[in-house]
Amino acid sequence: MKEYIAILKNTKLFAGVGENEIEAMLSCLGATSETYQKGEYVFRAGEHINQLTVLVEGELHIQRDDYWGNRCIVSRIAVGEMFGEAYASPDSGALLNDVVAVRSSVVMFFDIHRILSVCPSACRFHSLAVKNIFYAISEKNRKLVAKLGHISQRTTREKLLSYLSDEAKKQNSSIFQIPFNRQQLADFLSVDRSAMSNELCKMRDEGLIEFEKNMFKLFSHCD
Amino acid sequence: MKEYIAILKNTKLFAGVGENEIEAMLSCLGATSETYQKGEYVFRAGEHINQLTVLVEGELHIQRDDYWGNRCIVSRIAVGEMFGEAYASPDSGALLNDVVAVRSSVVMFFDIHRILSVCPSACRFHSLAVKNIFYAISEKNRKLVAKLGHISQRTTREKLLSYLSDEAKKQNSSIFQIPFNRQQLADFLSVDRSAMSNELCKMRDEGLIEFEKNMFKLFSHCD
DNA sequence: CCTCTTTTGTTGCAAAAACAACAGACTTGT
DNA sequence: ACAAGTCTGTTGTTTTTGCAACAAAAGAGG
Repeated sequence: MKEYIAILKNTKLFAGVGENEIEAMLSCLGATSETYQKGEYVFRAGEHINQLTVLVEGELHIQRDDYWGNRCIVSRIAVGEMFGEAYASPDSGALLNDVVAVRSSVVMFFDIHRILSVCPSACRFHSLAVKNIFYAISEKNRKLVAKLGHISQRTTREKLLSYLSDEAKKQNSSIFQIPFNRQQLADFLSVDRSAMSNELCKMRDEGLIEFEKNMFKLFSHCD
Repeated sequence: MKEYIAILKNTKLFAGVGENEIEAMLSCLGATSETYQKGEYVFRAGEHINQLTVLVEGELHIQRDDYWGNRCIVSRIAVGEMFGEAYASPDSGALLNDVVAVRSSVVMFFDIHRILSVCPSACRFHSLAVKNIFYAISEKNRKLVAKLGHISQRTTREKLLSYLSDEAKKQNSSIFQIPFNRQQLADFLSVDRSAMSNELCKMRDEGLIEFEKNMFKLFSHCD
């Protein structure tokens, strides 16, 4: 587990905590770790969890398949990100989505109650950790709202433009990579892949965008 | 401001805190209050805020109008609920949505930094408040994910069924009221009102549901 | 009680999306 | 290098949506 301390140091959860201090916290917080192969489930919709979870290697998707097999990718978890924290509250119900490894991944689990319940003065980092968790979940909240902004657009084109311009803004460049292939992007925006592919090509023909694989370029006259 | 202490007592933020203790906390947390008439904006998209906010009277909508005038109601704030807490982090950007009074409302503002930054031992309720905020934001997170589940359905009918069955489950009855009129429901599900109205009536004709104004009844053969 | 406004349901039409099926390009593993 | 599998774009058909316009019903206010 110690091999991941360098990674944990750069996570939102441990922001402001030194490496040697993290090592001390690991046992204090009851940390464990687990490895998942591509396609394996970390959690499944319907489960009840009471752990705080951090991805230290690989990539995860928070997603859900409905009766008809339509997949919806709610969000993507990159190395250093937390997940499941919204279900750490005592009265949170069952998990609404699956958590799946997109590729070989390593996950660390922390006992949320130890973080929240232990007297804050017992370990000087408890209060820092709580604040960090608050910031992290706030950020996730804003991400969800942003995504809601994308998929509440009426047409596929509007959804794409909303997502792509947001991504360009985040990466601070009109040329940028997206972390999805076409099927995943369609699942993320909850539209049909072929219709989306069609729309992308139309937009390219109209000179709005250019793309090659996961690399996109936006032209300024996109409104 | 003291007239709202009885209400604050039942909010998520002050869960577990007695009335007399709340009064002491109000000044400790730098609380202020403000009244808004129907249609007035509490916050506007683009603003930067650093306050925690609680609705103590009335009703608010978190919403956004796009270039074409399509409105999207992201969520609804009822008395006792917090809002804006996701933008209390130091590096949170501008507000993505407007916050509007649906009817005459009273809002209380708390300085988030006083809650998070003050030494937890200074006031025995700081750590409780932090935990409460964490739980509240977690719940909002789950709400957002649930809403995402509704609007990521492909057809209007699926969106309606997803929303209505969720509402029935929450209210624990197949007969229930929804907190929206038709236009608001359409804005919430981001679909066209007339198309939605059409679909509702078709579903009624098919014996899936019954409704009158805001009262809905779901029949069990809804899958 | 009447008028004005808001809300809800209804219809027809044009635009868009979902779906299915397929072909070519690209990967991967052997 | 070859075969199997995956990813992406393309096309045609069917279904659904968005939009506009209107009518009936319900509410608000004088």
